[in-house]
Amino acid sequence: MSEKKVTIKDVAREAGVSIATVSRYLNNSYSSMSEETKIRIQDVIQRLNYHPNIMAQALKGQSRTIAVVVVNMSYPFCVSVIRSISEVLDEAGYSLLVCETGENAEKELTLIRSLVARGVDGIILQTNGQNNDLLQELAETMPIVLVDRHFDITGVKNVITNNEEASYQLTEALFKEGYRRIFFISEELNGLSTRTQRYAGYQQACAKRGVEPAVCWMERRKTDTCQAVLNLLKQESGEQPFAVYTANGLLMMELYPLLQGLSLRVPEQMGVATFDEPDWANITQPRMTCVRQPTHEIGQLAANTVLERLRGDIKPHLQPSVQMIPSVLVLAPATERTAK
Amino acid sequence: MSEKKVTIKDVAREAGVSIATVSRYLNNSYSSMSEETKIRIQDVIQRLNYHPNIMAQALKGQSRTIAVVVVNMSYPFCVSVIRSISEVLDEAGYSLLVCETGENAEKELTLIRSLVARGVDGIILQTNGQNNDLLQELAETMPIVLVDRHFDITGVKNVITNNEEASYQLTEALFKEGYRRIFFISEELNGLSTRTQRYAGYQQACAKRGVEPAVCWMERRKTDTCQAVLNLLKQESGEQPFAVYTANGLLMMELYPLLQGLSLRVPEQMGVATFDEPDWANITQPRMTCVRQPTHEIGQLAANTVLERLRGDIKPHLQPSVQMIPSVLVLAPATERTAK
DNA sequence: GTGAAAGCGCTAACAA
DNA sequence: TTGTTAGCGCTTTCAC
Repeated sequence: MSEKKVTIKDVAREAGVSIATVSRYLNNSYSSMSEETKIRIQDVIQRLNYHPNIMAQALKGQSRTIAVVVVNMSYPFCVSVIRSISEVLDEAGYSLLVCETGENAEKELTLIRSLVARGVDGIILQTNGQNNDLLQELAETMPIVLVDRHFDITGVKNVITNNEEASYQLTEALFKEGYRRIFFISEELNGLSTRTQRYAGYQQACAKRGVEPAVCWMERRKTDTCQAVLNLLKQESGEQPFAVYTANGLLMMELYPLLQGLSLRVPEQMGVATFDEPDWANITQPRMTCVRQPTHEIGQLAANTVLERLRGDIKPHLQPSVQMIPSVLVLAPATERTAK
Repeated sequence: MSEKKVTIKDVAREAGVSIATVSRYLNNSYSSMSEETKIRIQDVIQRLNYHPNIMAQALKGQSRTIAVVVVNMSYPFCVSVIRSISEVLDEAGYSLLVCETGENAEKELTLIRSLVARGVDGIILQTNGQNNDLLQELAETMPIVLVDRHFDITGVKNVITNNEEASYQLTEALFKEGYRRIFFISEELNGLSTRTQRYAGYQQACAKRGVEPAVCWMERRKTDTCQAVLNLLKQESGEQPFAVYTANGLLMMELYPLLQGLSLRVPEQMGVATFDEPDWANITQPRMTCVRQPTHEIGQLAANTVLERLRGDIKPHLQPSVQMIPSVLVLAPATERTAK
């Protein structure tokens, strides 16, 4: 039933050529080679249903495997990026290794090392920026692409969104809707570009309006920090209507149930907005104002960047190191608020 | 800066032994080998910071890579299972290849073939059951574990939850809460055990109560089928209170906004329940009644099953082929309804 | 345009 | 207990 594995040898024998010729066909069929043998080999490969042994190829340098390293593969942002990377790679005949660091720098280091040992052809990662030296070194040998969090590393490309600008726009949109004060809820910045820039965008919008920023640092999975946010809101929310703007969707998921507990009318008394567009955005009543990150495009671009460098189409150091794809501000339709 | 790659040869030379001995140390350090050489090799490995070349090992049969094949890697169920598989494998020094089939049997076939060509040591998959012959064949050579969807294939293990029982319990719970009629919303069964069994559980509960089942088939991403559900509800929901029970969380995510449009009081006039526990379950007011699948445990068990077979701890055909991990019925606390 | 042959780094007989 | 050796399937000089 199951044919014994057919190797390049079998193909060579059947086609009456040497394995070297078959190998050449496999790698650069376009180059010098008589049409006849080309066709002959092609036929045999089909007839024998031959597939090159990837491990053997890998041993010689090309594993046709890319790795993606993220903080947590269950975060909606990561899920979506990983998925579109997978699509692009699958199309190109590459496989995708998925790993997560849990925001742990040492884990990230170990992981990267082991991936290199595995001979992956390239790495796409959402890094916490503690292993930039290693990455720079690796970038000389293989394509390294950073997503989400920007870091300036020689030879390393970044694929990110316009966090600052989008955050500014969201904040400004909330002001336009009439909210007097906007509470910005974020995790500790920790030198991460995403957080820093969203924060900066928020501050700018406040500054422009001459409104005092109101920032609250929250830590996910810590109910006390979440409760602290609530307390701040209760204390300082004298001047209604005010809005609550979380720096990412995961924060909002934790905070939202508590906000409901405030028994304020949304959106009249309290506005609710978040960076990210949670999949449950359609569940809340009314729909939340949010920032849709181009996760699909980010993944695609990251994957294609890796593939291009692998094909040698691109000289590593000549290209700009940052590719920015803008996010989209998704406003809750004003009609919906009054209609429903 | 970056040391040239150190191989088993270097270790052998430095330690004054043959590469075979080093290889033995690497693979079965426990077996016969003098303490002295063991220590010597150990030292050299540390000093040289040697890591076996995995591609070379792979060529000889052990890639230390497992693949997980799911329908869609962005489905919450899949995400969670994949993540816990990843944790277990990472711990064991294995890497995880992630792929998706998009519910396409041909794609699945191609994928499995390519994974085998890549030399993965084992495969965990959520299959649509169209390639069972191939799987049975493969199971003779490598560990194959099915998750979520059960199929009886010689040599293949299943890790699933008690879909029928859990569905029965959920339905029964709804009846107990006083709903006179329960509308079951599902995708086409298509021979998938998950759907079939949830359906069966629902039917049993209805039969026991002597209530006529009310089933509606819906297709995701098709608004017309979703609308059809709504129409059914409007027509047949004369006898309130009634409940709506979707066979999975994704269906509910699409349906929920429309249900809100009915302007019925929840839970007094309409009950809302779903298989799966969506991450937004805490967002709805009141909390939805749902079935929490043990995704974490399913992933863990699947991964461990593969690892065990790889270690040879287990004879493939002697073990029972189905491991069932029960789901948990999560009732919306009655207090919450009245209190808030 | 094609073939012969030398490895890539490792494992596993088979010897010793 | 350890060493010698023959590959695994492929790529890649270097000849012809």
